[in-house]
Amino acid sequence: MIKITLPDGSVREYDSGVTGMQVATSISEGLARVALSIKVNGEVWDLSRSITTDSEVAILTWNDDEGKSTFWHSSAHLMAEALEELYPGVKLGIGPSIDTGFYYDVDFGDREFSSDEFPNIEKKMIELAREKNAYVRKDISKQDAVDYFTEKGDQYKLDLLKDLEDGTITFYTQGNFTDLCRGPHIPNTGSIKALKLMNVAGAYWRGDVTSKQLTRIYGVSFPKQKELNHYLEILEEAKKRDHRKLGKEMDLFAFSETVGMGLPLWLPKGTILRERLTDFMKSAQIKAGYLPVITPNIGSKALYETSGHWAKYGEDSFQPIRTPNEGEEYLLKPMNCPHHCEIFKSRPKSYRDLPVRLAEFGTVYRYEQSGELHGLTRVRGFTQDDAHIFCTEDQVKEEFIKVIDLVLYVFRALGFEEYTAQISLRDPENKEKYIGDDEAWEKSEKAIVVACEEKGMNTVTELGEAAFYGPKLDFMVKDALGRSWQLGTIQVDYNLPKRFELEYVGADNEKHTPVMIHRAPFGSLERFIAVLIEHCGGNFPLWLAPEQVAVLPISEKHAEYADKVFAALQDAGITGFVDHRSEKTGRKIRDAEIAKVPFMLIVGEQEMESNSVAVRRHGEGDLGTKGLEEFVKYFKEASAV
RNA sequence: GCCGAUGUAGCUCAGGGGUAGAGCGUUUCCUUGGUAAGGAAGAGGUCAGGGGUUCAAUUCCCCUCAUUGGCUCCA
Repeated sequence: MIKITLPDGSVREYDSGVTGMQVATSISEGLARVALSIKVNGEVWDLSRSITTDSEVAILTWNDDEGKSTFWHSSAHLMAEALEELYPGVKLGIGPSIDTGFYYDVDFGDREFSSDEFPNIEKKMIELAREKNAYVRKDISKQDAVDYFTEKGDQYKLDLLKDLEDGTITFYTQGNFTDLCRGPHIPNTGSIKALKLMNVAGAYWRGDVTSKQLTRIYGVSFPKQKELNHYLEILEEAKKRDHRKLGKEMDLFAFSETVGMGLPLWLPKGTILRERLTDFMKSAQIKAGYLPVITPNIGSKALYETSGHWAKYGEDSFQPIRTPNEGEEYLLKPMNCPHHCEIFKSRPKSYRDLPVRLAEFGTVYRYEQSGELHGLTRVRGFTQDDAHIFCTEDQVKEEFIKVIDLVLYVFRALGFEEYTAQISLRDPENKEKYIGDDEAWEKSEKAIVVACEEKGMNTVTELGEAAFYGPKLDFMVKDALGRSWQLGTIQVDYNLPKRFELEYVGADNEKHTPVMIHRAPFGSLERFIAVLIEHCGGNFPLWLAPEQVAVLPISEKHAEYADKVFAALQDAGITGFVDHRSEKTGRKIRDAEIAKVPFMLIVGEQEMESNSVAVRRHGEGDLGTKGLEEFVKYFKEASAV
């Protein structure tokens, strides 16, 4: 007998060799019906595998992320089976599950493949799913595996096999399809009830630019048709909220081929929004003890040679510009930190001066690959809400925690309630990718870990994600549709201060090197605004809306009064417009609603007589009549941050 | 940068080997109206750019550019 501990802590006894499915069935028939895989001592297994030792287990269903990935991974196999039937001779790369769905990388040889063929493949997949074929696991020797794929002529699987050790290799078979696979899989294809192929793209074999590009087919699948429909609805909603679409519709920003790709033009309304955000950040930073600075948009190449940016990114950057006579080389600044280091150096510092917190909305230019540009989220010129904190080693933790507080304050103020924090550390296997010695790195990494612990933050740690000069804490927020976006970042840096020979005089009258903290709560304004637009679907918080109020006179007779009302609003710092068109009130209301203007003030005969406005709130409707002053007061309360 | 798709009026899109259409917007006129579209008339396009095939190309083919879905990259 073995002891099986369930997630609720209860312990049950089973015969050794019991399968996950038997455990599930013993708990309840219902659970067994929806069980997809089982977690055994932290490892996800097939439900058909025998458990032979005392174990902690959890039955995984569609409600578990790991259950979903099992389901999608099995769906990838199903797609591969369909592809082999429909396109004999097709060669298969890898086919994993991803955050939402799965893909398979395939080599169609000389055949052209287009998404027009999706319906056929989907049909075949559903047909195969209905056969309810079991996914059968089989241990296989390396030699047998190599023989199998040699005969099949699949060089990609053979390539994968090279890196696998004999004795750890497994095959999975469902129906007529056998694949090299670690597993696990769902019991049979029957639970895949609804699926859709999403798109097709090129993908390098093993992510290597120099190797062959395969065709990657993305799909998603569900145990119920209803869930597929729901998923498609969310995609529709995301399309509606796409910041590129809303940015155009709402006249926030534009791009021009003539200006250049990836170089956003901020239109008046977008500029108002953006300036409100920077004003908000500026006042938060003043309260937090930051000092404003401004630095030029170019800097001598030597500056970036010192920082290490030129060596690391020079080749992939906009190339230097030269002075016409002397031929001196300057770079469009890709980072603000070197400039800030020079500001720190502009006057000797005492430990009493620290921490020094220098803040700048610094515009930087980076040569992003053309295929990588995307709306406002990936551009070639953007503005960071950048700041650098120079402090003593003793102050690092406290300063770091203050920055975390600031970042979280900002997120909350803008309606991002959910976030995750990622600690990005150096890849210990590839130290040559980074500058600085081990000691500096260890200190930096420790500072971040300790600060996060002290704040009780929920974090995930990723190796190899650090910046080349130091580890980072990155903030990922979840938007209204549940999508994750990387925004703010905080970085601890022992390296640049050394490279720039920064120093301060300590209490011991000796010279010391300060520590630097890089931080940007928004990250880039462009990216942040893109995320904000999609988060609120263009319905900005009142204090950010570029046009807060539309004054709608009922007829020409009320035009003058409307102007008077608008002037009073402007005096109170409220933005908006008067709709003087000779349209009916219904039409003016409709247009203001579509333009997502938060408040509509309808003014006619009655309002004129009583110096009042009829208030309508976007998306809510008529709020009744208020005196003009009363409305201003009401607005102020409603728009407080 | 690489693989695929797309590019027609300001916007959203239809069309198709014989030099173009709709809706919305815009302009003018009529209308002066109370909580989501009042009416009429007009303007607006070298069909992304270049080359080729053809009697004829916006339509078919090739190249370039841009946009876009991914890959790779992201200080």
